Amino acid sequence: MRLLWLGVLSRRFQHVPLRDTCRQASRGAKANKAGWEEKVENSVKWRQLEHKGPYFTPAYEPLPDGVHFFYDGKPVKLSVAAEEVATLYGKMLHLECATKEVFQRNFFRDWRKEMTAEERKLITHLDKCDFVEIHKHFMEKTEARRTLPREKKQLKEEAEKLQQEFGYCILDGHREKIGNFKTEPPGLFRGRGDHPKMGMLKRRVMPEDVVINCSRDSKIPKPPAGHQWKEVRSDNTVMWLAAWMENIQNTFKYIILNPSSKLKGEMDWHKYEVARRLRGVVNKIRAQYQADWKSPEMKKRQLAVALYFIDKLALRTGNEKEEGETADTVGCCSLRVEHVRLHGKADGQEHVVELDFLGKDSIRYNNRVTVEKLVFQNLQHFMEDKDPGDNLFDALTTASLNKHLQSLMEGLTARVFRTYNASVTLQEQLRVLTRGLPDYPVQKEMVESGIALWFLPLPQWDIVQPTQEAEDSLTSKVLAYNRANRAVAILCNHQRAIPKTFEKSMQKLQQKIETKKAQVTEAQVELEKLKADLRTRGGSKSKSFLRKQQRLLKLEEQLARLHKKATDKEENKQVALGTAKLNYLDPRISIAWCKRFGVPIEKIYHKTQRERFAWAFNRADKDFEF
DNA sequence: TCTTATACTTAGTATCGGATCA
DNA sequence: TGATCCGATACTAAGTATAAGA
Repeated sequence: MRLLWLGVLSRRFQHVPLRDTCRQASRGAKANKAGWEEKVENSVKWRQLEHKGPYFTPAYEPLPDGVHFFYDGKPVKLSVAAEEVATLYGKMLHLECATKEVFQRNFFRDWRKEMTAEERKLITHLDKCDFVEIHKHFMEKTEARRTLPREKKQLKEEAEKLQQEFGYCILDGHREKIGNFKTEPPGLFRGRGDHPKMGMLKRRVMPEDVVINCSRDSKIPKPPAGHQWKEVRSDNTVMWLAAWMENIQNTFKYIILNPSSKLKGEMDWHKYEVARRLRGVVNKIRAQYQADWKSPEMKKRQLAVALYFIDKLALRTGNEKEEGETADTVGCCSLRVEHVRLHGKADGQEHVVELDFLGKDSIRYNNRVTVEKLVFQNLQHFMEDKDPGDNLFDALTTASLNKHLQSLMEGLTARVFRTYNASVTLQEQLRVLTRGLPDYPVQKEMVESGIALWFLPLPQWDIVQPTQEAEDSLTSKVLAYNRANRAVAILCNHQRAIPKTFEKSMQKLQQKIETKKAQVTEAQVELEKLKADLRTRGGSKSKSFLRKQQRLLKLEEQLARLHKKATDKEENKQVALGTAKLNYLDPRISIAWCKRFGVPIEKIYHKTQRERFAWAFNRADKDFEF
């Protein structure tokens, strides 16, 4: 045992990459000679790390007696391995991806590899397979989990137990939450868009696949009984706790910390600080790339136009991808001629560029923008004598682009522009959209909402219900915030599928509006009658008159609120706000805005978001400027 | 200089679960 | 009180960036 550990420990300190332990070991030694010790010292992420290792999904549990797989109309008892893969498919019958031909072909090919020779001989056509009973069985199981109180409670308790046992680690003396403490269970790969590998079998991760990263002097996690880790190492320059290679694309999967952790928070903070530094030099950079549009060097001009797109349109960099391995998607540097259309004149504007391509996650980017004449002419030139499938920026790579950016500002890369422009847009939009709204002090609002800001050591407030006026003003402010957030989401092209229930719920809301309108009209008529009465009878306003008047006011306010809700819903149906909020918007902008306008932070960030942005709360007063 | 490996951020969707409604 | 709705969360795919090797 001692010998074994000596072996493990000696390997652990060589900074050995995961893919090829032996080959890379010499690489590590070489790096050591070249001052690796020093490098490690400079890029330390932690001093102490202790955890229990990942949780592994339990082994497959065969189908109960009454549930069958059918082939060609007859029930067939499959071997355990083949049955497990069949259930993976059966569970997905209701999903759109399972109807795609590529998915089915890949699944069937990988499934057959798991079959016995006999099964392979029998099961030759997917269209003769019937998974309906399997599907029904799992749907019923899910339904039971969702609805039966006893099952629900049991599952919740089990999940909590797992969370407590595997979900935390000790990092530099602090107990930190782990983001994903479970290895991914086996499943059928669900690539997005037209992914050539969709439906392939993602195999079960075994302890023998997993590399553990923890402190040398910590309690080393124990592998499940009868198993061994692939390797145990102690690399404090990385932040992952465990890693393994998945079999579909041969890439690594990592067990990492939750975003609420101090380490993640610090990295997030650093990201926004780099983006803030860009503010100081962005004008200079813009002036330079504009000057470079006239450069005699093709490479320089391509770089200048690409950077202009990245800056103006918030395009992603667009790294090169291996053909046939993933869906055909592009970013700025990988744009092809077929993705660009030039219109000398369109929509009453000159020099219009139309971009139409599939970006990350195969989300379509389709935009028409007016550009400067020089950009337009350059694009014409870049497209000359090229086929539709040729690269637009053929003299440019993401590496050369980033190298250029590094020379302009330390730490500057293409994606910093996205962060910078997103955060600046939020700040400016908030300024424009909240202008003119009634303002009232933070303390009062906090008392009225009955919610103390969690991050301040506040005394217990007496809970007072917000007044109608305060509520309305708050509704308007939150709507304004969502609009600012939406402006960024649109800039970054963050889309979502229109919710399946959208039409139905919108109809309901419209119906509510109609009903409310009718109530308003009715109240108006009643009040008019009373007014007429008052005019003929004279005298002072009766109690009943005042009541009716107040009721009308209340109904009108309710109607206005419903209208706002409908507007917000409609504007939001295809836009995903969360991505920008979590990844691009410096939380200090939102916090400062909340403080300035007396909006309880809970209206903007829910619990987990507040935990994620804990680092920002004491770093932003109401005057914070990005 | 190009390619590959690695590790991290960014992303959309299915499902969960609490709030609201009938 | 059960059904429905909708925001929050879990999950994991798909990007970016860069160090190091060929």
